[in-house]
Amino acid sequence: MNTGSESKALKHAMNVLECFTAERPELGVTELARLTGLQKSSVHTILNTFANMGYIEQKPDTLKYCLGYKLMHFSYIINSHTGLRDHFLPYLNKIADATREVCYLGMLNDLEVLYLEAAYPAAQLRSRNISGERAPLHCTGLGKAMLAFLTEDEKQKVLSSPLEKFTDYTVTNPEMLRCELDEIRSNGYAVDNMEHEFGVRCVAVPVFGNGGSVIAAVSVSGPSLRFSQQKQLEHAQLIKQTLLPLQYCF
Amino acid sequence: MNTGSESKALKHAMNVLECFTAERPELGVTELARLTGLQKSSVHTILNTFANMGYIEQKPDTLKYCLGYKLMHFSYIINSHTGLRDHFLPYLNKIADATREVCYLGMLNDLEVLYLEAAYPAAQLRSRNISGERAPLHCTGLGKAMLAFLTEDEKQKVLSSPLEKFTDYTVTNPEMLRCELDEIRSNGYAVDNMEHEFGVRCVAVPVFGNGGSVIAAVSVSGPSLRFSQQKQLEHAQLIKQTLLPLQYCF
DNA sequence: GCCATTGTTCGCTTATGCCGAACAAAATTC
DNA sequence: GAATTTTGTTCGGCATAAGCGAACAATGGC
Repeated sequence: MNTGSESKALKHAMNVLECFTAERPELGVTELARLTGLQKSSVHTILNTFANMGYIEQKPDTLKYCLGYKLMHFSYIINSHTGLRDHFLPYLNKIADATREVCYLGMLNDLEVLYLEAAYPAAQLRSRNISGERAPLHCTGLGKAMLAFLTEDEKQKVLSSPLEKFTDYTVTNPEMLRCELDEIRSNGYAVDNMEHEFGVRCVAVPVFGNGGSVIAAVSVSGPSLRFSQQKQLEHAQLIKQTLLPLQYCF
Repeated sequence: MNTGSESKALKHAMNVLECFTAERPELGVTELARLTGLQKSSVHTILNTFANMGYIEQKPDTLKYCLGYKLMHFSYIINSHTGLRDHFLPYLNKIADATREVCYLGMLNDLEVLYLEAAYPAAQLRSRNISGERAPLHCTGLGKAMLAFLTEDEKQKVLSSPLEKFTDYTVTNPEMLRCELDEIRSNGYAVDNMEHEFGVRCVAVPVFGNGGSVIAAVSVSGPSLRFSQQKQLEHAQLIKQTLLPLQYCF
């Protein structure tokens, strides 16, 4: 990362915030002190400051802390600013209805997939929120679709970092993954064959910004049994055609 | 707010973040310095720290700063944690389809409405993202539905603060508003008659947590011409009945 | 090309953030 | 129900680093 003068206090404070995850959304002072390596009292002042501003809330019963709802407003501002999600949504819905599978929009952020929205086929009731979720590049359809079109430097950075294994199907060998990326580039779409979640297959197509670089990707995903070789090709074609008006727009 | 030891550095940093709004999503160092009252160099170190952590991004062309996508992950964690949105969504969809109007879910946060989700009738393509948006209590259906059931202290706090006028229909007189709140409590639903946006009417029903206090509200809203007195009553009844299984659950 | 405005860097000083230990308040144990 | 452990909270002191101000660099407009 870039150097330049930094605020240590702020870095510590954000490190505290980052301790909260979906799996571990409530934390106590002692726990946070252990996780961050800070002193309990330091963590306490940080939490106090955040709490007084609404960014952290303290459960009255357990005394534990959790993220405050005020943080949600930042997402709103970001979404309003870029408009990426809003522009894509009608197309996501089209794709979901046509394929009768769940359709995801993810963007590239910090060499990870950042999910922006999901669209469900008309029949299915939408279930859980996905916006803001993160996933690795190397084992998701969206991720591989984007990874294939990154610069050599970025690609190398991802491939040389440890590739976490999620299922028996996760490709953790950089050489094999590199081969697949070549294939993805020539096909124009990526397939995730239960590499992130067992039983789930996924077809993804990259989206390019007006600078020519990948900025996002759109996928459909569902039970592997519904995703035959033939279906995968059909889905890929459909996504490609549907997204045509959005290519090179952002 | 509570006192206790606070971190001035952190407060300043968050004040910088809060300068970014939906209307003003890109800001320069000088502008931020003016808005916060801090020195340019101080703002710069703050921005630098945020940028290195991914919470702020700098546009390469204009050199201006904007909120970083990494902030979106916090919303994801909050949504996953509470599950409020996910639990309500199927019911929102039901209501939207039955009324053929847009259906909103908002919660009470910091004496404001915090929008969590919107559901659109099947025919209509979903448009803009609403999650994380904020609105005042005194002039929205969702807001008034919740305001009516707050404690006297909280009610007083809202009514005694300046009630911003958005349209000719916005009620800015505390006495009149208080009367209306009494009515809302006896009816069990609130009506927003173009008080926030001209031409838009809205019917909202409060949702109570298992502690007995209001935690959220659900509304349908649409062009005023479609919202006759009769329709308003029908919509209110429908929302009430649909939400029954969710009352006193959270 | 000049001037105005912007973003960035660099010392200096003093405020303040961090630590450590003590205190208070629960939760857990026996 | 008392003792003990674990938790959240408060307080004083010291070294740090946050914030200031001015100077510098890099734009952009006139």
